Amino acid sequence: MTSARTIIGDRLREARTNRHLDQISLAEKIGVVTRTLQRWEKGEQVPDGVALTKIAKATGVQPTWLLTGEGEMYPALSRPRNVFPLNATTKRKVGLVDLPLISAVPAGKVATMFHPDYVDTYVTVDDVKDPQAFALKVRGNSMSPRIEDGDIVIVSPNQEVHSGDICVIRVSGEDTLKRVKLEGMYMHLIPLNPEFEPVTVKRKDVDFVWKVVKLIKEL
Amino acid sequence: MTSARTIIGDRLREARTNRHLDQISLAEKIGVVTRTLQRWEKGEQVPDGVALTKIAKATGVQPTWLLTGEGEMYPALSRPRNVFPLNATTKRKVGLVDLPLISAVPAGKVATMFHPDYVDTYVTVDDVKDPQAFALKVRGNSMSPRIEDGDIVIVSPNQEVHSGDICVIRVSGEDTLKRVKLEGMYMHLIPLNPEFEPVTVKRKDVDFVWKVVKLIKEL
DNA sequence: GCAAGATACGACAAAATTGTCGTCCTGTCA
DNA sequence: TGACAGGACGACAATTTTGTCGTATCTTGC
Repeated sequence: MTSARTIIGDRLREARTNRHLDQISLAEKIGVVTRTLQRWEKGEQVPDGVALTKIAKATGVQPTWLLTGEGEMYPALSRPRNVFPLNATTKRKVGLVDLPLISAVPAGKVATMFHPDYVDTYVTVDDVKDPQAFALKVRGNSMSPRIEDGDIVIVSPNQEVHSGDICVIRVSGEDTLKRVKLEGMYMHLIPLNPEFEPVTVKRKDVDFVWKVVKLIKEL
Repeated sequence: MTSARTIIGDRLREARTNRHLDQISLAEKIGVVTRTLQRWEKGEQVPDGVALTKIAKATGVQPTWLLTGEGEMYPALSRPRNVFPLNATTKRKVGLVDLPLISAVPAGKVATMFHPDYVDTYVTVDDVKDPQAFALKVRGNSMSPRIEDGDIVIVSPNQEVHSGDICVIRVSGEDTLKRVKLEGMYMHLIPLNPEFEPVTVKRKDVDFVWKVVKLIKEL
C-alpha cells in the first residue's frame, strides 16, 4: 500500500511470542528473513496476503484477528485464564513459560504441530529454556509405572539426546515414548514397563528423537 | 512475496460480484486503481495487509475466508439458499439478480451500508439494472396503504429522480420514504397516507434521494 | 450496426517491499 | 569478565507491486 501505518505488527508480535517462537524461527517458517519480520512487527512495512496466510498458519491465529484485531485470536479452543495472572515480565523473572499442550504429535510435518487443531491448552512450567519446547499428553502404558497414560511430558526438541534419556521418537510413522540407548547405527527403544519388549531400530529410519525434560502428573 | 501464486483472487472476485460492485467502485473504496484490482483478481499480484483489510470491509467478507477460503464467508448471517438454485449465467439470461437486503440505512456514510452488520439477507429480483441497487425493509406507515411496515423496496440509487417518484430520502439525519416533488430549490416530501402531512425541505439540506424502483410485499 | 460500460492486458515508470550486510544493544550464563 | 542469543536498525541493491496510459474484447441497449 501507499501508506497507512497499521498495528498489524503488534498482533503479529503477540502471535509469535505466544507460540514461544523467536524471530529467526518464525521467519524461516514464513520464508522471509528476520529483517523483514522485524519491519512487519514494527509496522514499518506491511506483509502481503501470502505472507499473512503463512503467519496465521505458523502461529495458529485467525487471519481475521491478525488483520483487524476483531474476532477470536485462536479458533474454537481458547487459552485458559490464570487464576493469578502474571504478566510476561514477571514470568520471565520467575522463569515461567506457557507451553502449548499438543494432544498428539500430528502425522504430517512437524511444522504443522502448532496448528490450533492440535493445541488443547497451555501448561505453565518453570525452568524450560528451549523456545521450541512444548507439552504432550502421554498415551499408552509402555512407560508405566513412572509415566502413565494421561500424564503430561515437556518435550525439548532442541536438546541433544544421549543414551539413557527418555524421548519421544517417531519411527516408521509411529510415535512412541521410550528410553533410548544409542549404539552405532542402531537405536534401542526401551520401555520402562517390563511387560513390553525393547525394540531396536536403525537410526536412519528415525524421523525425530525429542528429549523429554519434565513430567507432569495430574493427581 | 517472492512468488507463490494463490487463489485469493478468485475469492476477491466472488466477494466483489456478490456485492454487485464493479471493479471501478470497489477499487475506489479500497483506494487503488482498477488495474491493480484486476491483477489481484487474476492472481498476478498479491494485495498487502492494509489492502486486504479494506477489501474485507468494503465487501463484508471475513478476512479469514478471503485469505484462506476457510471459515464463513460472511460473519453470522448467511445467504439464504435458493430452493432451486440458479447459477450466475442462468440468472443473467433470465435477468435475475441477488440484492442485499439492508435492515436500515445506516447513520454513517453511505459507503458503510453493505457492511454485513446491516445486511440481513438477500432478495432475488428481476429487471433491476443498477449494479448499486439494494433492497430495504420499510419502517413506519407514512406510505400506507400502498407501502406498509415490513414491505421491501428495491432502491436504485443511480437512477435520476423526477417529480412524482417514490424515493428514500435522508434529510437532516432522518431517513424517510416519500413521494417527492421537485420545485426550484425546494423538495416536497409527500406521504401517501393522508393522515400524515407533506413536508417541504431545501434541496441543499438533502443528503441523498434514491429512487425506489420496485416493491415487494410478503403476504 | 454503433455507442457505452465493464473487463482485460501489455508496457513502462514510480513506489513499496524485501534481501543482504554490517553494527549495536541488552540481557543471560558460565 | 567474556561469550552468546535475541533483538533492533541503518544503508543500499534487488525484487515486487502499483500507477499510468493505451488498446482490445465482449456484452447490452438503442
